[in-house]
Amino acid sequence: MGLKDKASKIDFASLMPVPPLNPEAAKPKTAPGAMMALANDQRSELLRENDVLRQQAAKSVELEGRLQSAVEELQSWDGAKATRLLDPKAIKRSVYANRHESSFKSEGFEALKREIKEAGGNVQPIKVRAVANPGDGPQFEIVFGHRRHEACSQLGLPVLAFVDNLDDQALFEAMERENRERADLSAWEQGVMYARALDRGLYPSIRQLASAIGVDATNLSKALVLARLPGKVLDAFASPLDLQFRWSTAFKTAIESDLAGLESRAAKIISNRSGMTPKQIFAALTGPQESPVQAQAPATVQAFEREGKTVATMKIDGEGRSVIRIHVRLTSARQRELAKLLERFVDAS
DNA sequence: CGTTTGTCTAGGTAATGGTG
DNA sequence: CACCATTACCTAGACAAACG
Repeated sequence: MGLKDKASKIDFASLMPVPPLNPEAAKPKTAPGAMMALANDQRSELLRENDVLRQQAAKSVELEGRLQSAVEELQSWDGAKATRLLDPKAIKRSVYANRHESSFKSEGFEALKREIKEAGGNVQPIKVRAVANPGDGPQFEIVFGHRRHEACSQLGLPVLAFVDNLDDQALFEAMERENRERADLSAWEQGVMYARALDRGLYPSIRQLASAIGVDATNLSKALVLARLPGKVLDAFASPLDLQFRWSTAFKTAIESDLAGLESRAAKIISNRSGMTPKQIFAALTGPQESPVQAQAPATVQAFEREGKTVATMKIDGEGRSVIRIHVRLTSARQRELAKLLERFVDAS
């Protein structure tokens, strides 16, 4: 059972100590539609801030499971902080940013961008912290919301943001929490994020990092292997987002035993990977020991017709397994006949 | 401590068996 | 045949135990 499963059982509504100020605000807090409706109503500026703050507090509960302290947090936050509209240019990406470039090219990102465009800005605020010595560079650094920031930036819209005051470790944890909650970070992206935190000495060990953020050390270790893969190997894939946790051991062995071979196989794939699935690329890189993928012939289907009607089909998949389907009703005598036929057939093979 | 190995499970997909 | 609901099967990631 993962964290998310536990979290999903929490009834957030019951955690809200402040009664909603109007019926509209009583609608689900997370439904984009409800949020959007509020956001579009200029008079509800204050309501929206409250809503957003409550939601924020509820999120910290969700992940930490600290129900009591969250309620306190909630009360201390109520009305204490507000969101601000900031110029995207005044904000820089975090040093711990984990988003790969292709995250900003995906279908999902385009959808987010459209949504923000229609709403005239990001309804769900991002979180930033003030930069210590800005000079004439950006004044803020993103804690989370890199995609929303990028979308607003591309659209030339101001970004709705919380400004918070966090040290490096808190920044990292807030960011990690937000990302994991959405569960759309790939294994490799997670690895990159964890590697940065470790390289910068935020945590003394993988295990301590894992327990600080409530993640399994096993998977963290696997993600790190993926993140530290040689560039050439990464390039063999259409996107590093395709990398999977379970491949880490095979990659590690390959690196230790035959790095040169691995890289030359990677180079070969880079020059021609058309039509290869990520899984096939992985198999080609690490050799035949994992999932022997021989050139998979596509399934063939043969139809048997009588008087223009399909009476039977025979389908044979890439591995030679077959499905024979007879579309007409068989008398019991014919059924026995077929059974005998099959009996003889399997005996012979 | 980092990592390996193996098991378990949720979620997705394909196959199957009815039905109109 | 197309369509739908059910079932079987597979996969990725979460977890536990254990190794060096």
